[in-house]
Amino acid sequence: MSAKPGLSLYDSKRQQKLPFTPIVEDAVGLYVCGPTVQSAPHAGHLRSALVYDVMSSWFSALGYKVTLVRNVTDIDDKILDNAKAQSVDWQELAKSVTQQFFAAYEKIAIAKPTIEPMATEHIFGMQKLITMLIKRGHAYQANDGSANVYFDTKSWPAYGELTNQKLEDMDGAEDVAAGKKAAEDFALWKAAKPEEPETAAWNSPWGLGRPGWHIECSAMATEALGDHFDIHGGGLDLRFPHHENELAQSRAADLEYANYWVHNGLVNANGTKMSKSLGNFVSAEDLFQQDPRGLAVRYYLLTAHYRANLEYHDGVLAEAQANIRGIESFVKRALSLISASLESTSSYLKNEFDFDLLPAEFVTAMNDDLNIPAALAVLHDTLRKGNSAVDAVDAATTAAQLGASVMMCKALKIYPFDLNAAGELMWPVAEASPELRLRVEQLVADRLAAKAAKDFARADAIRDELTKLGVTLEDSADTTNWSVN
RNA sequence: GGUGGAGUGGCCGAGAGGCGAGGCAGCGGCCUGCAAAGCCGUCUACACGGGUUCAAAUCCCGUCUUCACCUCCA
Repeated sequence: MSAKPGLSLYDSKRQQKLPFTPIVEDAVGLYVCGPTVQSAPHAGHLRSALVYDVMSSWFSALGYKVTLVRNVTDIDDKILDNAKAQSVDWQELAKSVTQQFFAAYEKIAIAKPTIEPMATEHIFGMQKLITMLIKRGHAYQANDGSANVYFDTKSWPAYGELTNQKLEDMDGAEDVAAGKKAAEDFALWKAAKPEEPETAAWNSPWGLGRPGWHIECSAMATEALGDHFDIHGGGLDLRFPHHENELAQSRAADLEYANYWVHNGLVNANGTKMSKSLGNFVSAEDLFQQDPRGLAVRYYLLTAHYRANLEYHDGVLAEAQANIRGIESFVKRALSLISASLESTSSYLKNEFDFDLLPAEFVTAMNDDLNIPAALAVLHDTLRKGNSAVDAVDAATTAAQLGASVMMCKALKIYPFDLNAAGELMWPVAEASPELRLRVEQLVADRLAAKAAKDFARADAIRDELTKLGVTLEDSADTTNWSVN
């Protein structure tokens, strides 16, 4: 295990790529900021969750015992606002949006985290932290008699250490909320407002209210992983203020907190972060409409380095699909050469993940701050070598390249024929209806007969008919494979 | 104004002093009855101006453009 080459990660706080050294040998604790369940997931949410899914499965592949924590922020201003606007109960909204997120994650094979805390189930832990901060002189209850509690940024000289900013250099907030000492002080506890539902308020030593956003993550992360854990992740847009505040309040409460801070890039459209107002917003639903199977969505979201922004435009999923087809087609060609089938007990399908079959360049790329684009280049090289071996009828080389390809795909969870824990296809393809299937099989048989009789005009006519049915043909020496588009 | 990034071929996207990443799309060829798939070849590159160096897309200086964040966005 220790013989495996080490992983380097870019730490946003220290602003450099560093070898990863775990706190506990062979174990890694990873906390990721999950979604605020206020509205349906979009491409950016999927990418963020996916980055940490791949990161944690790569840690597993390297032999680490991984504890991945991804929270759900299910109480927040925007949830209350949106619920009010839609005249629904905020808890119902939060629940249904949470389900949309879970469904979208599942669709692209993002594994369930080890622990998935809901903010509303950790209110007491948040209050404990706030109490500690007040006791240590780093937080204060509003001086207007309200239940608001703020973090006292001036009391914490290290404030700004995560993003290398000085308070005096920042654009100050214009509105200094009532009872706040300084504009940059942020809310730890927010007093309940009369117009808000009673269910959105909890008792506290300071009065009825609810937690501020930042304190939620500090409480959930340390409850799940302890006061000191390995990695804290999240979207680039959360660096400030969210993560800065999290760090400040956690350290001020005498928690060691995270050793490494990692931030994933955003999904852009037309060079700009997607937003509803700009009309460049791509929902998860939009993506799945183009790719009901989900595999091309996953592949697409892996095509840029996790720290870089990823450009979205029409056609990106078609491109990803072309790549997926390339993988599928090699696997099929290879299996047919080495006389194994997808349904057989072929070791390439049934075997557990085998790290030793991964090419060294792939491992190097993944270990280099998770350079997935470089890792995919290794995959493509391997596919090309494998296809050449198939052309050369070289079964031994074909088998070796197939093994390597399948393992690389499995490491990234993009193997099209992979099976899930229940032994079912992880990426099922829409099945042709029995009627269509019968019809196509008859036509394919007719066409083969026509070809055998050298009646090519008839064979081509049949192919045209099949094309109209959305069927693509692939001839090999004496058989024809077909697939529905 | 501050902080952290980015500018690479038609598009996407790695790399970071010398061996042409890769993908998608083109184009030519091989294969194929013709296709498809596959393979081989190929065309477009490192924002601009200086500098360092035997050698710069990569380092240095300057310029321009651009993105994110600056108090509740993945």
